[in-house]
Parts: sequence; structure tokens; C-alpha cells
Amino acid sequence: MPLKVYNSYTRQKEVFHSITPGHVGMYVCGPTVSGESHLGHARPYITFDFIFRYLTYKGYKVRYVRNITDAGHFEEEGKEAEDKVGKKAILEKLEPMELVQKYTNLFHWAMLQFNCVEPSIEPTATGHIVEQINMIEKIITEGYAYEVNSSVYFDLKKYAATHDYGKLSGRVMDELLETTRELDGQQEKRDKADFALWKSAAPEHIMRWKSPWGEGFPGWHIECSAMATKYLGAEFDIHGGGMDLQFPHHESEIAQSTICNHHAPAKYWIHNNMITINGKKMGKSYNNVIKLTEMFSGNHPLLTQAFTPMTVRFFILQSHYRSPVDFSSEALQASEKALKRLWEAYEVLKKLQVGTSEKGTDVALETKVLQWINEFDDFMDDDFSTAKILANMFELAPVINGIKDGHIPANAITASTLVLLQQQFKIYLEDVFGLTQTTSGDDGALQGVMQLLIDIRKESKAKKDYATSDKIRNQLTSLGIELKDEKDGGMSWNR
RNA sequence: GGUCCUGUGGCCGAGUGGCUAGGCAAAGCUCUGCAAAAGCUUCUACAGCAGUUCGAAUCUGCUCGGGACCUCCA
Repeated sequence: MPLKVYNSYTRQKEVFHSITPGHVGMYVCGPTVSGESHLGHARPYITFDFIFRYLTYKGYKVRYVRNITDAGHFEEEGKEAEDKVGKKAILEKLEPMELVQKYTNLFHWAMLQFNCVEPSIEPTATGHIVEQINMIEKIITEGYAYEVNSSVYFDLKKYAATHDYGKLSGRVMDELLETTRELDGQQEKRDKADFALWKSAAPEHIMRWKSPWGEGFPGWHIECSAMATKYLGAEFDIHGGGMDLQFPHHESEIAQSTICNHHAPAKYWIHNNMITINGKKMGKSYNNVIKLTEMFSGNHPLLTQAFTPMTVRFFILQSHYRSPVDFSSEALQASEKALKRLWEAYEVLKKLQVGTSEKGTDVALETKVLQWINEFDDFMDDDFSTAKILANMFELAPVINGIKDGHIPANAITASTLVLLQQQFKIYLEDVFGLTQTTSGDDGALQGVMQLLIDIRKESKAKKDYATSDKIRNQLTSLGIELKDEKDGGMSWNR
């Protein structure tokens, strides 16, 4: 079954054919590092992480480019830094690159927590001013941009006359021309809908670069076009990002790149849906932003507890990436427990021994198990249906636990099926979904201490000295270590 | 106001016209010194109304509700 992806540009699922066989170029809009990453940011990066991982698993060599937007309009802690910065404020606190560094570091830290694979290239906007200027010059040469008062604007009306502007976002040009809004430089544009490619910098503007049109800074959309073109070429396979970027960001990217490169930039546009809180998109105006640091610490009024990065990752995997997902502490708690159950089943599965006898196979069970396993690839090929794969894994969990407990005979499924089951769980849980063990039990000394406690407890249990055995278990529980008596008389623990 | 999406059992969520996704919670049972875990069982829903169809959560229309985008936005 071939991989099918939903292409936002054509609004349908399409069979995925990479431009260069065996290779995939993927560009994903990265963060603006003017603030701390919040829960909403987690979704696109986790989504495109499992897409990247899956394409890699399918055998593609993927070049994954994700930019860092470190130029433009900056704020800190809700205060508009740039507009009101007098010289005093500049001296007192803000070196823009300090902010950029701080939030870039925080972003990288969060991505590490989520176990996201690092992109192949992570270019910064400020590192590509030259490329952006070159691109703007080309667009001017092509006749689709004009300079006014040291700023350069894209001539949207001219573009729209011969190109399908608005197709990606389902926008109609006439409507756009009617929108009224007060933006800086509005009166100097030929048309209200025209967007800036280069803006002349006011004297107090901190971040500024020399250009053929005077000192200024790049517009909001040109960086992605310039960097995508540089690292992935005029046409590449996948362009991704959040749905809210479709307009105007991605629409403008298409326009810029099409004029500059005489080719539409991306073959497939993939957009993830939003995370909402109580049905509302996360946003400063709603006062419902949960930063990732707050998420992991539980330090937020909307949170009843801390949630691990893996719980958040699992929570996102449980719904389809194109569906909106509503956040609540309750929903996260459910995910936390579900992940724990699934991961424990996986740990059990890893230790299951292949049976020696091929007799006694439960054909009905064997058939079902094989079907559930084989569907993993089918579901993923069907526009990355991660939720369905997890559902199948939960169907398989009782089988795995049943074999371990002895409810199901060890030879009920064939050895080859068991091996396949082990392989597929490993591939999907770890390699594709990027989940990792959240418990840390690899400490050698702790292992030894635990073994000692388990031995003591076994002895006291054998003597029916339950006071001692309960004391050990209760003390460990209060330390956050869970001790379980196994059916076979053994004991296992985790935390 | 315009464009688009959406409304699934107590909660979260998957759903390609027919074959009760799954998870969490809850209840009962089994196992167990007691727990925990695990296993088994129960809970069969698709906003409302009308239509198409042998058959609709799934298609169409209307009504009501929710959301996104139209402005920086993941």
C-alpha cells in the first residue's frame, strides 16, 4: 500500500511520490524565538517529527529543514519591546540576540524533552539576510515588487491576475482587497493586500541590515522562501506547519517562490490542526497559554499536576494530526495512564520467550494478531493515522499480558508471529512514534538496592511476616517506587 | 460580515454507507496474605429535523451549537 498524504493545496489525499526517488525534502516553519514555547507549539513539531521518522523508516533519505525566526518583531513577556524602546530601554535591557539565544535554547531543550529528532538543517533568518535580499531583487526584476520610501512590497494584484493566489487558504482575492486594517506603511502600498518584502527601519529599530533600498529588515514571509529555496531547491516535496499559517504566510511564500523560481515551491502542503483549551485556541488574548516549562512542572492554574513530555507526546499521537484536539488536565491524565499501561505491556513483550513447540497454535488468535500488526503500516500510510495504530496496540496488550500471566498458552501464537510482534512494537513505539521510557531504572546502585529489598521482602513473605513485607512496599510507594508481586512469585518494580 | 472546519457514550478521542475503534472513569468477577498490576465481563453513542438509500455517525438540505482563518500567530 503506497503512502497517501492529505495535501492542503488540493484538499485531498494523494499518493506520495517524491520528486527524487528515495529522497524527500521537507520544510517546516519553525518557531519565532521571541518568547517561550507553549503547548500549542508542541503539536507541529511532534507531528512533523513522526512524519520525518516514518519517512525515514520507509527508506527515504529525508532532508528536514526547520527554520528559526529570529528577525522581525520582538516582544518580551507581553511587553512590546521594539516599538516603544527608547534609547534608554536599549541600554538597560535588550540586546535582541540575547533574547533570541535564550528562547532558542529553551526551544531546543523542549524538543529534546519531546525526543524530537533534530532537523537536518536549522537555518536562522538573520543568517540568511543576503539570500533574502537576493530573492527580493529577483522579484523586483521580474516585475512583481516595487520600492516605496526604502521599503519593498509584493504586487499582489499583478500576481493574482495571472496566478491562483488564495488557493491554499481558500481565499478570494476580491475580499482581500476589501479588508481594511491599519498597519504601518499602509498608505504607501499600491494596494492594501500587498505584503512587505523589505521594510525600512525607523531610527529606533534595533535589528537592521543594509540593503539596496537602505537600512531595514526583511518582511514576514520572505525568510522561509529564501531558506527553503537555498536548502531544498526551487521545488521540494513537503512543506509543513500549523494550519494558522496557511494565510497569509504560506500563501505569500507560494507567491514569492513562484515568481522567483518560476515554480511552485512545494508538491505537498501538510498542515496540523490546533490544540485548544476548553474549546479555545491558546492565545494571549484568551489568557490560557500553558508554557512547556509549566506543563512539565505542573505549575499552572489549569493544571492539576505535572505532565511528562512523553505523556504530552502520547496525547498528541492519540488523535489525528488534522483534527483539533482539546486539552484538559483530565484528558492528559487519561493519556498518562494509557501510556503507562501500553509501555508496561511493551516491556513484557520484550521479555517474552519464543515458544519451542509449533503445536497448539490458536489459529483465530494468530490471525487476529497478524492482522493487527499488519495494519500498522496500512494505517500510517493512510495519512499518518497514529491513533488507529495505538488502538491496535491496545488490542494486543491483553494478548501480551495474557501470555505472560499464562491465561493464554505460550504456543498460542507462532514463534514467527511473536518475533514480528516484538519488532513492530519496537519500530512503531520507539522509532516512529518516538516514545521513550519515562521511568529511570538504569541506575546500577539503585538496581542493587532494589534487589536487596526484594530479597528481604520475599523472605519475610515466606515467613508470613507481612508487617515487614508491607513496610517495604509502603515505604517504596511513598518514595514513588511501585512494587508488584508477580504471579510466579517474583517481584517487579518501576517508578 | 466573508471563507472554511466541526458537533460521537460520564470524559478524551478514531471512524473509508452495512462488519459494535481505542483509551480514561465507573461497576462486577478472577487471581492475591493484603494490595497493585493483569485478565474476564458490563456500559452499544453519534446535536436536532427532514431527505437520498434495501441500509446513514458516514451522503444532501435546513435549524441550532462550537471553532479556525480573514492581523503576528504552531
